[in-house]
Amino acid sequence: MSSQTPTAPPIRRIAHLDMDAFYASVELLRYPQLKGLPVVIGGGRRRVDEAIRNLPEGGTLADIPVDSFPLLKDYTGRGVITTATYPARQFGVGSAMGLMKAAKLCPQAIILPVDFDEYRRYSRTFKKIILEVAPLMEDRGVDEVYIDFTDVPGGQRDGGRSLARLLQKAILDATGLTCSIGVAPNKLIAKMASEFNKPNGISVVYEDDLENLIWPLPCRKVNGIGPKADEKLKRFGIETVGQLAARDRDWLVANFGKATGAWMHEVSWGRDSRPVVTESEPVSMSRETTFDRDLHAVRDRAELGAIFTKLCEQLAADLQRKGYVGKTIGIKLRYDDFKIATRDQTIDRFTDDAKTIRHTGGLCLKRVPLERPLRLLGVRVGALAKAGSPEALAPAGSGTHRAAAEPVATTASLF
DNA sequence: TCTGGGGTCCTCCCGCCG
DNA sequence: TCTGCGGCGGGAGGACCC
Repeated sequence: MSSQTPTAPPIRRIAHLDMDAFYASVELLRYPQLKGLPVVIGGGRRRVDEAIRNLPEGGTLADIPVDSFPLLKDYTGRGVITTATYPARQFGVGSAMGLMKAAKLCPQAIILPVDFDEYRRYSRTFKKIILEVAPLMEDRGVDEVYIDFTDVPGGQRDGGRSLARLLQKAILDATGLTCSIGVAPNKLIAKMASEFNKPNGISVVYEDDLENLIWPLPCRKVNGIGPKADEKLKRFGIETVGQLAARDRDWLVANFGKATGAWMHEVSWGRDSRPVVTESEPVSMSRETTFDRDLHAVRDRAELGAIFTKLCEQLAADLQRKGYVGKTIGIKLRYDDFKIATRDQTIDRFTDDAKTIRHTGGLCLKRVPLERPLRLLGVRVGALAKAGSPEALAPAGSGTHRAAAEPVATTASLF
């Protein structure tokens, strides 16, 4: 212990920044004429792309007449809504809703395809701006980041509010987009706080605010408590974070398991020591696709085989482009009843080769029942290593060797 | 005509090994 | 030699997130 600190150490201040209605806002920058109208984004790309392609020639995107955009009522096919503008939400349309159902609720809504490339461009821009100010930033997807304000100049002023305001302005100036920021003692609370004042808001939360601001919230607001855990908590009469905090740690462990129970106890008391992580390596990469119609392993064998090959080629290209190799190859099926089956197999050397993935994936497919119609097929490569790294170059077969599980006898020599 | 795609992490189970 | 046990890693499935 030293006795020489004349100034108090900085208090841990973590920010969570969340772009407001990100996809929809980016689309409205492109198509300002759609402002105030019900718009949904999502759906099978091909069909909507076609509709967009048929828009009149000439001028800029902003000149395209509103009445030439595709409407939800004319849309046919599968798919879900990725996001909807507020005018669309007033009709009860929302994320993850099937497009057919949405079309009944709001047939006049304009439907736009998801354009991830464009969202990623904006994503890179706003993250670059943040990094210029605060170097400790954790990427949490295309529209979200955590930022460690603790040691950033000005990061302690007003509990972080000044810095948050500065970031909001810099991002708005550069992109025309607004965001909401929560600043708190840790990531858990910061994440909740960023939702307090949406859109374009700032919320600053201190440790002392736990009881007033966090405990009244429904458990579902905790990042990590999803629909299943929430339902189970409700069955025990636990609706709010405060009610969760009132439960005994041992009781939570007994009812939710060692890790989850202990974690629930910690979060309910606002405790979270996870650092802001600036770099991470991917664990797996995958490609999957939902078919336009359900396919059958026997009747649609050729079509399925072609789709599978294409997925493997796309995945291999992804790996090569990003510079990774992997040694656990897996497949995923979704049946017409929405049940999912997965199979994995670890091979004895790292690969990013489409043929190897295709072959090993084919072996996995032989181990899965193929009687029911399928609606989705996916392929995945895990246990990744950087291409060319010592690990990736290690001699094959150095690990434990084990025979793959016996193939289930099915119709599936097809693949 | 419900219900996407791309991820991470956790749990449970099982087989292998000492 | 048999049995029990714990550690470990792989495989399967599920919950959750953006």
